[in-house]
Amino acid sequence: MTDTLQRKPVSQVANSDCFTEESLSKLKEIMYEMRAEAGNHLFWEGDAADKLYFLKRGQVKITKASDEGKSFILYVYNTGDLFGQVDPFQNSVHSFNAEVTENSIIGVIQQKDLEVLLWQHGDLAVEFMKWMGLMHRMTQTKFRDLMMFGKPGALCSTLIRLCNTYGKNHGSEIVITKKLTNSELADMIGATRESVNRMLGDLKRANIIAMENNYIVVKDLPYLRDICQCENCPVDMCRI
Amino acid sequence: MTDTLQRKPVSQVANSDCFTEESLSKLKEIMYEMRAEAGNHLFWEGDAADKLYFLKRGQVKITKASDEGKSFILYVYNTGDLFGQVDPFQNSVHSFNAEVTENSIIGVIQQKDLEVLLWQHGDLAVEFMKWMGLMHRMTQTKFRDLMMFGKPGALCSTLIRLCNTYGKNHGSEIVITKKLTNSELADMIGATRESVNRMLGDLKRANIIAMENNYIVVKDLPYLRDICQCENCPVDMCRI
DNA sequence: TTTGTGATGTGATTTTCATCACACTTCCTT
DNA sequence: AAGGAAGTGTGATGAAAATCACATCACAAA
Repeated sequence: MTDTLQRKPVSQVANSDCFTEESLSKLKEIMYEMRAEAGNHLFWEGDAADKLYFLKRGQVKITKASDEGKSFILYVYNTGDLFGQVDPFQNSVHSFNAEVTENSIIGVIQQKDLEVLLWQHGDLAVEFMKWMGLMHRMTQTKFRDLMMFGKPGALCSTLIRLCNTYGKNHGSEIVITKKLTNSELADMIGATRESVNRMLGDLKRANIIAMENNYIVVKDLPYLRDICQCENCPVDMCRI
Repeated sequence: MTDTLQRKPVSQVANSDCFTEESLSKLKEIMYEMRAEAGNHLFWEGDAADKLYFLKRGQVKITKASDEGKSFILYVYNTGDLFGQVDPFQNSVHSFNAEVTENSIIGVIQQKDLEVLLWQHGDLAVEFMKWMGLMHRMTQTKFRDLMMFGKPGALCSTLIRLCNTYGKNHGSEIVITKKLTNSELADMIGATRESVNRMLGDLKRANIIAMENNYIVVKDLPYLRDICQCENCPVDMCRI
């Protein structure tokens, strides 16, 4: 019932949790490992989209840049997350950029290999379908949150998602164990740094959040949930 | 190369085109048919999400209502489209409403039956995965278009998507063969009716679009594409 | 210690968009 | 033919958010 009980320890949360041990190890068998340094790009818009990526360790952001130089952060993936495009086009290309933001170890899966595996293993195919469905719903609910409740709603939704992804409970407070700049938050919600700064200031003054050595601490989650009409989706879905 | 060559005849475009004849008929075998009248709802937010729907004939809108009574139209599905939620939760519920907007004939697929089918038929599983990937990308690109380019960009993107979904070429012009009210367009882009009305007025005055007995006619597609930094995605992806 | 760099905080101003109010049109219906 | 409902068009006004312009702060590197 309460939000705090629902939250898993932060170390466990990853979207590859959708898979059983066996399925995950089948996937791991067809991966080849690569390392990528912070600052590099895994792929750019327009690159061929024929691979999946399993983030064994590190962080990758999926972004989109506009002509005017603005950047929009669509997803932030962390250790244990699986991501990438699968679609029915022969010469499919990426619509987004994948920016490596921490030194990472990545398992790469070729779409062709994945297809063979799914073709062979019905149980994996079913799990895979559910994983895809979950990722799609995550996108849809984020879309809704960022479109429907103004910039304050978008920010509150994002803070909640950050709690679900990086949150550690300290009594009734939740520490977002990940340093974030105002600019990063702005790019996640399609706002400016200045707007985010002012909104965070408002939330601090109203004692909804606080800063503890540069980490955001959420003191009043129900308030955040109220602003973006949060419906208490499963935490695995309500993520960054 | 040109946009007009890329567009298929409107009668052919449906997201179930992802499937081969055989796969589609396998899916059809596990459907049961139902009829739904315009104005009814296929499902509401909070209803159990354990079915897929194949729209044999008619139209269904996926919407979200805010507390203040505003409505946001996430998708509009038409004859030949397949839709619904698949996810890994045991008691999964819908986050959106499905509103039947034309009298429809719908094939309903139980998730359990689908799972068995995917488990048995590897080729179907692979096609299904690609269909899911396509739908997800459609959501992502729409998300980007509605977030990054202001309300005019959102409108232009939506007009392009409407061309790809309902467009008929008349020489260099494209007739959107579907009547749309300003309010509907507003709900598709998260704007007000008045804003849409003014923006459409601007586009008419600039000779970008025109009205022909209440249908929108696009006279200058490149202009629309420029406003929302359109990248000429596959038409199957760039839809409403 | 100084200097440079990236980040934060904040006022003033402008732009974008929503809201409110109302006239007008179209078309359906009884 | 009259009335009503739904839709369109448009001005005036206000609120939300972006933009611009600096001041300040934190911290790492020289």
